[in-house]
Amino acid sequence: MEEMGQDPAKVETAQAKQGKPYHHGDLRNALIKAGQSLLAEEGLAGLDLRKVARRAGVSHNAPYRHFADKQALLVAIAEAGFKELAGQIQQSRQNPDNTARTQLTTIARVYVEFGQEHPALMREMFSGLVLERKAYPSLYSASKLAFQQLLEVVEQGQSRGELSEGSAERPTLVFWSLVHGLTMLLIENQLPDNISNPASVERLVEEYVTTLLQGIGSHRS
Amino acid sequence: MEEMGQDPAKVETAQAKQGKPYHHGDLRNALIKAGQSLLAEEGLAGLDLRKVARRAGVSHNAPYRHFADKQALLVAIAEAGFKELAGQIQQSRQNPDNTARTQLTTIARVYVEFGQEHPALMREMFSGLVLERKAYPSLYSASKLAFQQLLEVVEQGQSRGELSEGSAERPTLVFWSLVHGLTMLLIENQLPDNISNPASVERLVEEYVTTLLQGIGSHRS
DNA sequence: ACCTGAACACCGTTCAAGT
DNA sequence: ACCTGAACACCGTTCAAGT
Repeated sequence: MEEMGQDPAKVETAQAKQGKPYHHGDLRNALIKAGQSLLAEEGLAGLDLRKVARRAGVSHNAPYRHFADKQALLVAIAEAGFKELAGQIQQSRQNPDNTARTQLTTIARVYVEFGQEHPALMREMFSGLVLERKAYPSLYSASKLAFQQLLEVVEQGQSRGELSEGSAERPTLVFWSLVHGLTMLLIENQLPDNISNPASVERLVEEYVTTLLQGIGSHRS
Repeated sequence: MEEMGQDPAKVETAQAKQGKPYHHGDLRNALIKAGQSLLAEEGLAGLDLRKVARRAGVSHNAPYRHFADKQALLVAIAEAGFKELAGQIQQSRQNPDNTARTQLTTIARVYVEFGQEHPALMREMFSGLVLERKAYPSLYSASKLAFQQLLEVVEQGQSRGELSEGSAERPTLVFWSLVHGLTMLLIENQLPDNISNPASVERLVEEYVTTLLQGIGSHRS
């Protein structure tokens, strides 16, 4: 989101002394950042390689030193997205004393907000790129980071007796599907108009979790 | 899915006598079909207008007689997809005597299977096109057909006492989000490997509905 | 090692003609 | 009314050079 104009002074990072490709500072990361901002501003269709290179201040050809093709750049952007999403989820779990209900609600809110803040990125992350598992193993593993977070929350809730016993995988998948579906439908403006505003979304998330808990709750409360 | 080669005899449909644009038979529909098959075979990236025209047997320029631009063709394809999905859901509801549980399970299976059979189309339908509501009002209304079906099932279940009382909208949204999220995650191969095969998907759908029903069920059984 | 300019095939779109 | 061929700007990718 910061301006990307001419950087007057040459950047002298510590990395520049470590044999990694530099010359431009760190072109690989500069290209990823340029791609992210283009994606946010113009959507997936507006993200073309030559424009990315232009924005990064290099010739339309320089990206091929760092990415085999356009898809490889898209993969790098998606991978960064998965990591960012998982990181935000992790940050939201700072307080382990919270109840499972609170933790699930917080995670759902974080997930939905991430989608609403980066709709084009979110679509790109789930646009079929991950299907090429073998070609992009690090993308594949990054795409599983969020699920891991959810799994831990559910397991913790189970061990505390707040969630019903049994395999943690299935309730986690149900929760993930629910939150992912809500996020995507919100991004696409598919939900009725009366839940478009932020306050309603907040309320909606709470209602979703309540409904879900009555399903996976231990029925003890 | 049928072959699209040279059609030796000129088609003489009843429509051809009704003043609609023909000359080619029905170019507009031919273009939509060609686009659908291209989308299925090569994905969204492989769907370019010139290739669509080639496959329909006309010059690269002919499509502009029927669609303002490429996006308009994409919109038509997405709209057909929404209608097809809603139609399949409707067909699956033929037997109104089924319990709410059975109906919801069936709908979920139909939705998931539609996604698995047409993954690229499904992604295209939810790729942000609907956001241009005012430009494409018929796409917008088609995108709401499925929700309408779900709403009816939930309302029916409520009136029979099989689902808990209250506003039908919220439980319907929860159900839709759940099924939509499951479908998209399955398409993206984001779920653990042990549920990739069809039999497991079938079981998974049933488990999802069970979990959800314990949330929106009337707690009488 | 990294970057550049020219070049190629191809796409979306427009325009002046053709029937 | 509908279709065509030529043309334009632009993109992804490759290649031969430059430092």
